[in-house]
Amino acid sequence: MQQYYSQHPRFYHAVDCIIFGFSGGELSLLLLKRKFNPGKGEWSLMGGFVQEGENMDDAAKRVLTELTGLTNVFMEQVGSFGQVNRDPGERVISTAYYALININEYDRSLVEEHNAYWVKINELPTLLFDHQQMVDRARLVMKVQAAMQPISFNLLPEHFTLTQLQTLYEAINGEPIDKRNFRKRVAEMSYIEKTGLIDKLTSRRGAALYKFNEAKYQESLKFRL
Amino acid sequence: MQQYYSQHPRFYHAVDCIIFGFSGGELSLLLLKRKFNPGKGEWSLMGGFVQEGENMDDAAKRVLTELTGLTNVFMEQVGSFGQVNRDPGERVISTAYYALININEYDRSLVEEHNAYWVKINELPTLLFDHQQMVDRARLVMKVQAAMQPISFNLLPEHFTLTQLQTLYEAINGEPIDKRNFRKRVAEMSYIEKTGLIDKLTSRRGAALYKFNEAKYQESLKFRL
DNA sequence: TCAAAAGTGTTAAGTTTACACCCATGA
DNA sequence: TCATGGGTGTAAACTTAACACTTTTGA
Repeated sequence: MQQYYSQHPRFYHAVDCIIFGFSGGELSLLLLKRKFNPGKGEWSLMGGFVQEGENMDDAAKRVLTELTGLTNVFMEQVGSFGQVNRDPGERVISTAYYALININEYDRSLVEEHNAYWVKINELPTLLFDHQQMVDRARLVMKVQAAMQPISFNLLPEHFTLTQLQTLYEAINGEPIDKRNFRKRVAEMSYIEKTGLIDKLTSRRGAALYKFNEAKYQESLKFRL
Repeated sequence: MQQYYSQHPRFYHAVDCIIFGFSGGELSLLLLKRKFNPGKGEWSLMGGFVQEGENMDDAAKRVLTELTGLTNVFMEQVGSFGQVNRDPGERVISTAYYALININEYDRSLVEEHNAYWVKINELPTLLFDHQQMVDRARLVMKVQAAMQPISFNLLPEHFTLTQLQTLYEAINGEPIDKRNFRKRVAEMSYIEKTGLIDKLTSRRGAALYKFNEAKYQESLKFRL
């Protein structure tokens, strides 16, 4: 029984985070300009190693918290990357996770310490190792999941205008949406609630602020077969 | 730099295969009644350890081949499972893959050697460790992918009748499909070709045999945006 | 001759798309 | 007063869903 395991090799296991933010009508990723080896000076995802006694999902959360100070963040597994030479230093298998955060709420000093920057998703630099593949896959998985579940709210402040929500969907899907059709659809979603508050920052007239009601969303699921 | 890695722990890394087959109008999985520890006597997925110098995807293919004798099988990653105590013997992180095979074409002696059996997907026994979770996730991922790409042909013989194809889709989606609507849709897919052959086994009248044309499918993708 | 599976079109319902103007306000 | 973003409805096009009978043939 001991034999069963010990005849096999063991590997380092990393987690890497694709951290999405949204501002100015565009999606961005929080990337590190590495201050350390391997890959010093290159751009990479925030990553870390799974520790003894630590669940892999928890490792991903820890790594995200180390960079942003945030907890209770929406995170989903993207997939694992296990090419032999993906990390030229040692054999490391890595599992990628994507995270959706509100770009206005994170610990700026931690981010600065890590030498991390927000980079627009359509202007990404060359990334270390297979991190570009991870990003590509994360974008695909996120897009598919965003089409099936209301996860995009994690990228917005608690209160948001319909124009913000629309530009977010446009950024995720990479194509424009008709304003009237979009608002018609939103109106049918009982879990997107008008708050009565008005945003006066982005227009003279002021725009109604909405919020996502998680409880109502769960309720609405019951009626969808 | 050596320090960078060596301060971290290393773990065994396994791959587990959710092997789908289709016969008698039902999906089945190829499961092992384990002849060895850990979990001797229990039902489990076919698995194995990633080896030194072996890509993780290749490990999954190797493990599938060990059990079935098949190569060039359709396989996709399902996700990785990294709970600390998922394997009570040692810390093992495992990546699940699903495979779609033609249930009539595999090496029966290898399967017998491994003490593996086809089990209908709606009659699964209790599985070892977190293998049930892996199966649940694999079914979901497979269903989503089957709705987006024509992967289901991997579960059928080269030539198949439309009734077979329909019952397969019904098995994957878990709900009945209207025969005329189904055939109308198939007729629009230029990559599902009538072969001119007739199957006389399942009906007195005989049913036209069709086949999937991969090249035509690739061609058709170009015209979809 | 009849049981069993194969094959075949039309219509209604529902969904998606396209499209243009007025409103409120602060500068 | 006007520039800016907010807000609103309808009709056509398209897609999906519902539905029942005839054909072939081996036993």
